[in-house]
Amino acid sequence: MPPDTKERILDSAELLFASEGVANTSLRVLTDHAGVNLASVNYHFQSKDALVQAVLYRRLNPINEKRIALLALAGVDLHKILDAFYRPAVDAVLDSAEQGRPIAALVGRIYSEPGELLSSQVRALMSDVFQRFFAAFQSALPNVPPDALFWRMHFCVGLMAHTFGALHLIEGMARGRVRIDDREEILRQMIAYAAGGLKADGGSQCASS
Amino acid sequence: MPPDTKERILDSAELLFASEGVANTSLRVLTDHAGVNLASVNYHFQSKDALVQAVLYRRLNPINEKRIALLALAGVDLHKILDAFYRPAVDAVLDSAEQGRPIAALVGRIYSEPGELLSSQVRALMSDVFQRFFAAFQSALPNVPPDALFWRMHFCVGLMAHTFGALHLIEGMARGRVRIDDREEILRQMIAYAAGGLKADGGSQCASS
DNA sequence: GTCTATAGGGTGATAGAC
DNA sequence: GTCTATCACCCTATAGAC
Repeated sequence: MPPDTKERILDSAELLFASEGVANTSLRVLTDHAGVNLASVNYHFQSKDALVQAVLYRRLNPINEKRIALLALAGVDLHKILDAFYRPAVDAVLDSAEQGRPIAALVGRIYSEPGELLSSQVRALMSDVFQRFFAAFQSALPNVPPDALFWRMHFCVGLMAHTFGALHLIEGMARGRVRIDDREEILRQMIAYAAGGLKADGGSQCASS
Repeated sequence: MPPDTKERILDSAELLFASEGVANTSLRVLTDHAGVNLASVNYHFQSKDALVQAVLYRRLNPINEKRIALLALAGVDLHKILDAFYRPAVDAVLDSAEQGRPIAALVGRIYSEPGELLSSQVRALMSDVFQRFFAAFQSALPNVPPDALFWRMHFCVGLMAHTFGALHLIEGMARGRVRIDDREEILRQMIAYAAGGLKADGGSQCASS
């Protein structure tokens, strides 16, 4: 009844890549942690690099598919569009934390890790998701110029990536002020802030000292 | 008049850590790039780890000191407070890019890199900066509850970190739509979005599907 | 499919001559 | 302060027995 070798490798890789980083995780430590033989990584996957891509594919593709499914139900309601974007990711991250295998840091780092971390398959779906949400935001916010909207969508991605990637840091600074395991609360905070940012006026000049 | 050995090591380390990542940069490649001897790293710094901290200290402390100086002039004007927070970082990142030694990715990753990347010295100043800006935002936004403000400040940090950490990715997706070398434009976009997010109403319930 | 053994090479750190 | 040489160890990937 324990999962098979291939899945155990994926599980351990996910955990260690998240906590130690990809480059700091050797295949020896990884296979020891998984309780499998060192050579099995190269048998089931071709290389460490391919393993990394398999780990990310398994996590990110379901998230992005759920985003597309939820977006189809959101209409032009800005909060629902944002919910469709954030909820699948927050669910995946907090579910994994509850199961003792936190992936927050891994998900938070996918945009900024050096090297070609993502397979073309994952990249293609992420690009598709970006295009769909861009169109949805345009419909919901017809007064925001496309160039400003492009920046703002990246800011929406960024606040989420940072929330996941620096979750331990945020938790440390909170000192009980906020709960990082309350997903509805986190979603409310992210959505409220992102909606305010997306709707903001002033993509031209103004401000600065 | 080339800079001395210690500085050349710092310069090369900064460049390679940014482009390849800390864990992927070996001291051999680093010292070859700097044109110095391998052993000089352990002479001038004690270890690779201490070198990492020295690299970050040199860049981050001036940024944080400028933030404090600008904040003192901002009063309770939200846009000026945000300008005080973002401008020193955007300046440092874009200056370095113009000089052919881009540090954006390095700065963008400091919050999410695994391991204890930052020295206690840098941590202390960053914590101080966070407290000061938190107080300033509270004065400028008396109606935002402290718990919501705590999240929102992290979102403000996150959109900046992601903008730097994923700058090459953003540039790739832009396809000429936006310019990533126009610092006043980037600052305008970041400040407008962050101001909208910070001011948003709805830290309680509402929204979601 | 799973194992052992090992090839072939890279790593951070240091001793000791200059 | 700077060099060479080297220690002691870790790494990914693979060949070949079972």
